[in-house]
Amino acid sequence: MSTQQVPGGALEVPPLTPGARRILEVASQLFYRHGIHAVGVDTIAAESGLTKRTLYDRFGSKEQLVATYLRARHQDWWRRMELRLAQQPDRPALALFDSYAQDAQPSDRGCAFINAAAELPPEHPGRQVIQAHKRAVIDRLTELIGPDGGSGAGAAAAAEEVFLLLEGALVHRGIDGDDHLLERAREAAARRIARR
Amino acid sequence: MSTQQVPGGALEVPPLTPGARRILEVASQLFYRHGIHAVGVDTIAAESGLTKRTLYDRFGSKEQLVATYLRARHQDWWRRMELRLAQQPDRPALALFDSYAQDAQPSDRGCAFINAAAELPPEHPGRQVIQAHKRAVIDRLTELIGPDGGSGAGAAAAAEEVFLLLEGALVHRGIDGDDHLLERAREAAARRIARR
DNA sequence: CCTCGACTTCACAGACCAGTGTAGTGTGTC
DNA sequence: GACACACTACACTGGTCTGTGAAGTCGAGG
Repeated sequence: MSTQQVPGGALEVPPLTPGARRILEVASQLFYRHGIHAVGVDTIAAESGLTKRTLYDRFGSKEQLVATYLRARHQDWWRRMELRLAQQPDRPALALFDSYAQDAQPSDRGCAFINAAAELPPEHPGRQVIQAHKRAVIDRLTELIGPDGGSGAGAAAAAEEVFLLLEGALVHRGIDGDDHLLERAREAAARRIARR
Repeated sequence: MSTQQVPGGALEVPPLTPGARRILEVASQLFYRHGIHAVGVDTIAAESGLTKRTLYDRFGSKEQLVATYLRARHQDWWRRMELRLAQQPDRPALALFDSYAQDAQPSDRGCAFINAAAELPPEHPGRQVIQAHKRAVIDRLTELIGPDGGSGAGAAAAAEEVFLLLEGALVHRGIDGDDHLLERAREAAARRIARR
């Protein structure tokens, strides 16, 4: 099978000590809300009630903390998506669409992966995580659209189009905080899937 | 008429002294390539061969310099787009699509406005510029798709879908540097426009 | 009892951040 | 000659950034 419950490799989060978990939780919220460059390690340590020393003992560098943040975010999201797919197995591609879209509330900062990609330099280890995440989403979408779980060429094309609509809508919501284009994207995606 | 050659208001760049122009040029390159947070005013001043004092005398703050950078970027792009539209007046919506897509080379950092949106806090003056830019693009696209320059409801919907495909493809190119999804988006957009 | 691991405390390095104050130069124009 | 204006030179403030070094606390498990 091509997808585990949570795809591994670049997207795996190693076991964490309780302190490290706490730091990661706080860092995740701050990174997402304010952006990665805008949040310093001092702030993360202070907000999590742990010391900067612990942060560096556990994660090695801010870079690695950021990469771990993205991996954890992927895992959380993937788990939620599979749950939703199991609960509403009809029109699964649209269920993924909804899951992706509702990963974030209307008033928030859009897609964490897209935002991170905009901030991180080309060599940053987090970039591989972002690429792996998006690849995993497209692949899953292709499976869901393809006839009986297979993946013909038509399914791949449809999946990519649906993915683009989704990404565009997510970005735009991050810009103007409006859900209107998200609804438009969903309609277009439904039409596209029905056509295939 | 609903669009001037270069839409004004939030998108207007005030007249600049020679030194200010030089600073803006250098700042534009650095902001685009490395991101806004990652580039300091000292660097901008040094690279442009002018002093930090001049930068602050001309622009007032880094915030305002950033906003001006985005305005200037919009104006450049808009001018290029209108030029392309004038040169290939058939299938104008796709011409805009191509112009938007080729605003950036394959190996670069994607859409400057999307990247900036991911970095800037909600209160930043640059955000208004970004919103105005995207609004201007959607409006122009609607005009181009609509029957004889008009803007029926169907044209608006088609324009939004084309816009979403475009944004999605642009974002994804910024993530994996691949043009493949851009071509896919163009095909889908062409199909969508033909249908209307 | 001893060791290990998680975590603390705190000082510190060295660079970089946005932004200002003051004084002065050169050029063009009324 | 007076004035405006673009720009320079440069020191300086107060703060933040990532990252480290060294010594020490505490509890669990052998």
